[in-house]
Amino acid sequence: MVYVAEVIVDVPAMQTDFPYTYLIPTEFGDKIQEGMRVEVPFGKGNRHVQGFVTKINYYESLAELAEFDMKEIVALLDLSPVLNPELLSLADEMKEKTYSFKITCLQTMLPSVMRAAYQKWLVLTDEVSDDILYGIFKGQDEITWEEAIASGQLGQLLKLRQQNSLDVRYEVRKRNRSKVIQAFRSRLSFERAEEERQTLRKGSKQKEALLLLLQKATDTQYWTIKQVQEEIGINRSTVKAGEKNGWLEIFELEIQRDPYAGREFETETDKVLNKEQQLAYDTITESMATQQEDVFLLQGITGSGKTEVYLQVIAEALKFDKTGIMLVPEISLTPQTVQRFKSRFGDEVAVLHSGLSTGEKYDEWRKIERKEARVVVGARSAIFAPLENIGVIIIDEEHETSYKQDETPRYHARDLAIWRSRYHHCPVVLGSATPSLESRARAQKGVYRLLKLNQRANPTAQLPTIKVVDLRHEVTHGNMQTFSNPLLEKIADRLTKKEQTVLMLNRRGYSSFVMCRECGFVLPCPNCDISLTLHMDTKKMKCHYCGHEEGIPHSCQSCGSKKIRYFGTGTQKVEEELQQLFPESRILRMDVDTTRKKGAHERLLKQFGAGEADILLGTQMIAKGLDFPNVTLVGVLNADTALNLPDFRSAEKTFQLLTQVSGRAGRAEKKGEVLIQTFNPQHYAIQLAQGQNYEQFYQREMQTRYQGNYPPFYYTVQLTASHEEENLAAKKMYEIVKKLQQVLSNNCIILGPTPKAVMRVNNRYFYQVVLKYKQEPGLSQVLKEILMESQLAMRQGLKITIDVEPQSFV
DNA sequence: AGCACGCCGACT
DNA sequence: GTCGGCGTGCTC
Repeated sequence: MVYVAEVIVDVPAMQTDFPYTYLIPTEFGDKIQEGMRVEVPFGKGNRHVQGFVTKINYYESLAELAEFDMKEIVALLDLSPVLNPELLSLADEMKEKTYSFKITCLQTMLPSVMRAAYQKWLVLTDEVSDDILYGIFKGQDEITWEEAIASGQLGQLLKLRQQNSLDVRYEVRKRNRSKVIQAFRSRLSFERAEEERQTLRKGSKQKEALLLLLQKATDTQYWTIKQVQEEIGINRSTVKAGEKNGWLEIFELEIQRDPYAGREFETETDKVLNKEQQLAYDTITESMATQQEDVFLLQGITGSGKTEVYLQVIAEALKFDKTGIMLVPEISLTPQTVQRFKSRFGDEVAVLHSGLSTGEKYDEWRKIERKEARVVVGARSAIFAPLENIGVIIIDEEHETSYKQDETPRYHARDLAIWRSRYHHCPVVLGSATPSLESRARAQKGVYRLLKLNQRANPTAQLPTIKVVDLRHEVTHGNMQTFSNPLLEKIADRLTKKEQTVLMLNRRGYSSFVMCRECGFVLPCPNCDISLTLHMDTKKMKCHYCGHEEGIPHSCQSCGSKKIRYFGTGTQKVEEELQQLFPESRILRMDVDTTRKKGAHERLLKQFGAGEADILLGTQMIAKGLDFPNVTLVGVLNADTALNLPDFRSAEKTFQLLTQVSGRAGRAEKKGEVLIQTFNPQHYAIQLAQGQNYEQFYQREMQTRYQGNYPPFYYTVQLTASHEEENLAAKKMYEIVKKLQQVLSNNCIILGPTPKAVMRVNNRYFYQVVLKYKQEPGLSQVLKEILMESQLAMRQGLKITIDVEPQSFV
């Protein structure tokens, strides 16, 4: 019998995007399983790469299959499969839908620590001159490839290689190390320990203590070395000596890095559901009990208690001995959210989000794999949680764009959730106060089942009043500042009443920059067609596209004038202004700069919740999930910056943001007030947000989409080509359009090619084409062909990307 | 991706 | 005549 494995190798390229067949050495025969990672030789030389076993086959004899020479698998990288059959098959779906490589999909499903690290070594195999041995190899018999390059002696080394004095060694390293600590257990019987103790020299206090410890041990008892060192004062060396004498056995203990260790979670019990919540709960759990693959759209106004429904539905799944996934947008994965889940489900919850260190993420992932956690809460990538027997998948804030990954593979968590629900015959719940037009339209058509929550869960809380301030009016009255008079009055009022204020600065489509007052020159990025953003905290000018940094200019690069104006209502600037206006007030600023450090987000919110500040000033991130009873005023400083973006979703995004931030006011008995400052008070997104009227917004926006032939009436695909030379990128895009036109029907709308809004990024020029279509059977095939051809174009430095249902067109 | 093979210009 | 440039093709 000959066993072979089909392996997807870690070489992300079109030409290698299929399984390669490797012989399974007999020593691995009983251990290897589908879904494990292996190390395999690939290509010329001693190159080794990581691969995923996707299939194991066997044949009666080698003659049956060998029309080529097969190589053997070198090593197993896992003890048990890291991907189960479901996830392996999900990878196929992803590859197909996102036009990406299978290997990329497989890697994406795992925590980043499990991606292989490769190390190339140069190994001396013969005597060499002292010059080389000490000069380049520093007396060692091997150096890394990086060190070889740094030595600047590659020519010399190449010669050695030809003389066979040098070998190249490749190493595939696993980076996923569980955190282990050393522990030991006794190997002595009571009597043997007693005997050993008699032989000890006088004064061997530590050894005696150790023997006494071992003597009274039960069979399964063990201690960690650290523990005995701290508690009893037995040194590491004493324990080691004990091991040598055969008293004890040292072993490694896998420990969990629990990011929430040492924190108390109050146990929380189910709240009583109101009629609407109960109906939603009943409908969803009924679907779960009968193993329907329904997709529910749970449309509930802010404060209607969607989360309570989620929690109880998951609890029900657990009762059926099933598991549950809940996806939350990254920014609302706050400690408050985590706390709520932990207090309800205790240790059964695994949390996956970017705030965790890579090690912590790996441990949470292992917890799920070992089936210690049956509930997973996390951001987008938590949709790959290796849970089995899923009872329900919930996506909260369903409309959030962060559910779509903006790099390859460009998958949408919602689509994958639906795919997994079909595999497990379980329902999906999409929840939002302001559903995406796509989802709401599907619910309208009956593709999804619509559930509505129109009442606030806490009926004593009154709805906030929402006012719109016309900034055009304010400007003509000579008020050029960030704050309109009405807003200033309200803030002052709250300060005297000792109530809290939340101010939001809409950063989307907006950034602070420096401009010359004499000639109007704005400092651009040398690599991109965009102005540099002013960062006061680091005192640097920074490009948000390529990361370029330089100092803040003191004179104009163009005309030499020293009159530089620091433009911008970046949050820092607003904070300064605010402090000047209200010198006595305590202000907390929350933006990317102040929340970069681990735990900073949590700390700021805690401070604000404890009443240590009067005003919380922040960007979009404050729009979600905050629930502070003493907040009675919410101000939106610039509601409309996003409205001017050339994106058909700009109205939708603005409406969603305003609705969400309005929900931050008046969470308790005190009545809340919301003030929206805008230059477009007549815009329907703002008007309808003021009226908190989602339904009307939906109707109105659907009309706009219908007229513009946009989603949800049309599907969209965006193709992008980039090159260092502008005309080459443009030329390629024209070729692609030509090819598309030959295949696609007349009903397909092709927009472009056009240069992207920011045409040059990192010294590359970007051109795009957007396709809008209803039904194009030939599309998938032609896109694959384009991708195939683009593989060759790569050599000329041309990059092509395909984005199915892009979230942003800018 | 990374490596070897192979076919054309500036050097011993 | 050779060393070495990088275009092209292949990897079980």
